[in-house]
Order: sequence, then structure tokens, then C-alpha cells
Amino acid sequence: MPSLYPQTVQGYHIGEAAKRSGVSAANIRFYEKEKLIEARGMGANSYRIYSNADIHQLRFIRLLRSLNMSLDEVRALLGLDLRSKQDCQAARDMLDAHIGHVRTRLSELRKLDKELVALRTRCDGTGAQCHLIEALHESADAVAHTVQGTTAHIRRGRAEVL
Amino acid sequence: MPSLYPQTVQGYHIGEAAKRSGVSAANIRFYEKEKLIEARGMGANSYRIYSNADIHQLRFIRLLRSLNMSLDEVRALLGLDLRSKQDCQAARDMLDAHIGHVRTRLSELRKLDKELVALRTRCDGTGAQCHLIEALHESADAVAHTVQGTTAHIRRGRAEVL
DNA sequence: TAGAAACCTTAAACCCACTTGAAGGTCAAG
DNA sequence: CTTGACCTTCAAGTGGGTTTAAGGTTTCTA
Repeated sequence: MPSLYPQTVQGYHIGEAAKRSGVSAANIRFYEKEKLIEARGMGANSYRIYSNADIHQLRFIRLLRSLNMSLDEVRALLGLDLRSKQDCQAARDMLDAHIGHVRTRLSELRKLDKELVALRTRCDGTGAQCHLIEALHESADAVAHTVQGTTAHIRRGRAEVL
Repeated sequence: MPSLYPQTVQGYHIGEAAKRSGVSAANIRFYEKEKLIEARGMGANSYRIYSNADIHQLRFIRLLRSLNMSLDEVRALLGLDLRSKQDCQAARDMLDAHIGHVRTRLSELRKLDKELVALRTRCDGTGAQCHLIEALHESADAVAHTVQGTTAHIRRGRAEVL
């Protein structure tokens, strides 16, 4: 039998915490470095120990991340007190802002889908010749005349990207 | 007068190429490192020189990126010959796959929007007390019982993310 | 002709939210 | 006493760039 198990006073080692929270062990260590979670490290060996409250906090973080919130947003929400009226307002504001981001990205993607479909009809396989690549090159030149400057809207992988 | 200008035989320096293509100079160098574009570097100084064809290629890349294609997809499309029937089929397949990615991401985001809105109604400011943060914590526990394992669907910033 | 402004060069660090790998420590079972 | 399943730290890699540092070249102007 494992020494640290479910209802023990002690708590859980990182592997068990990972299973229970759905956050990988490596990721839990990463969150620790990012000050989103703390663990009591026991003296003899330096294994991390997590309580049920810690597991809850990890699940909470995981939920917010699955809602596409950034670690900064998560950090902010973790710091809020649910008994404070001010903090509650702050949480609402964050949620509203976040819904805004999601909707912005949604409309961008809908536009993108239209463009791709339009491109696709240029070559539906019925004609003897395929003009798809040609069409792409034409579009490149057409766009070049109307668009100028920034490529910022193209970016992925940043905090505001969904 | 600048020595390298529009209709010169020589071509354009990187700054002019950046203006004409809409791809920043730093980004052009990055694409060169990624083997998406080449430049003739002249002997005396080692300034890069770009032809009109190069500008076109940069605009083409920019178009594909604005369609949310990864650099790997761009690389593949750049290698295609528009006179080849096989290559044309390949281009169509890529486009279809890409439309699939976009639609997957769209439905994910639509689901996300619903969840966020549901959460938001828990605290619309009419009641005397705010239960939003509370609701978030409840959700964390509720989700924990039904979900197990992977967090892969959460990820952002990778190639398949839109 | 000198010097400042406006270009260009390379190399390396930074962004986000992780994941992966190397190299080694700890622990219980057979 | 070894096996293997855990745990530890630290470092580097991912994508698609942007930013910064430190310097070279060229053109404009006084």
C-alpha cells in the first residue's frame, strides 16, 4: 500500500495530485514557479505534499485555463475574496472583458472561413484545369494594393489570442 | 535620391521590400532563416536585394499567414507547381484540411462562449449578493468529477491552434 | 569635409504556456 | 540487492515572430 493515500492526514504527492486535478506533474511545478500554487515540501525527502484545498485550487486554475484565460487573469482571480463586493465587481468585469475577447476571435474566424470557402470554389475539381494556386497568387497581389502596414492582426500564440 | 528605387534594374533593399510587401524587415530575415525566401546579397556592402518576384512571394506568404496557415503549410504551398495536376490536388487537400481546422476551432469557441455567458448570468448585478467567484469554484469541483486526464484541448500557441 | 540621420548587418534574448529530457535521489516490493 | 516506480532540479525546445544591443554603411546637410 502507498504511504500517502486519499484520506490520509498528510496529503498527496505530486503524481497523485496530478491525477486528481487533471494538471500534469510538470505543469504543477511550472505553476509553482509562476506562484499560482504552493506546496508544503516535507523535510526528510523533498517531495511536495498537496492538500485537498490545493487539489481544488489546481482544478480551479484548470477550469479558468479551459475558459481560455491567461495566467495573468488566473492570478488576478485567485487573489479575489468572494466576500468582498469590490472583488466581485472586478471578477464580473474580467469575465465581461473575456467574453469580449472570445467574440472578437469568433468573428475573425467566421470571416476567415468565408474567405477560405470562396477560395475553395475556385477549384472544385469539375473543370479540366485547376486554378487554385493561381488564385492564391492573384489574391496575394490584390490584397497587396488594398492593405498597408501592420500584420498584427495575424498573430497567434500571445495572451489575447484565442 | 536613393540609389535603389522602384523601377531600378537592381531591386529593393529590405526596408523598401518591407513597405511593399507588408512584412516587417525583421520578419523577412526570420523567413529567410526559415527558408521561405532568399535574397541576393550584394558584394560590397552585404545588404540584401529583393526583386519584384521576391516582393510577390512575400505578399503570398503574408496572405497564407493571414489565412492562419502555419509556416509548414506555407512551405508546402510554395513548393507546388501550378501546372502540375498532382500539385493542384495537393493544394486542394491542404485547403480542405485547413477549413476543417478553422471550423473545429470555431465550434470550440462557440461552446466556450456559451459557458462564459452561463457563468455570467450567475451574477448580473441585480441581486444583493454576488455569487460569481463562488460559482467558479463550484464549477471547478463539478468539472473535476466528470473530466479525467488530458488537458490537450486547452492548449494555445501551437501550430494547430487558431 | 565632418557629422548626424537613416539606413543596413548579425546575434541573442524575450513572449506564452507549457513539454521534454538529462542526470540523479528515494522508496517499497520481490 | 536489484528493479522499477516514483520523486527532484535544471535546462532546453516549441511557434512565429518582436525587440534590443552593438556595430557597419550611406546619404543628406551645414
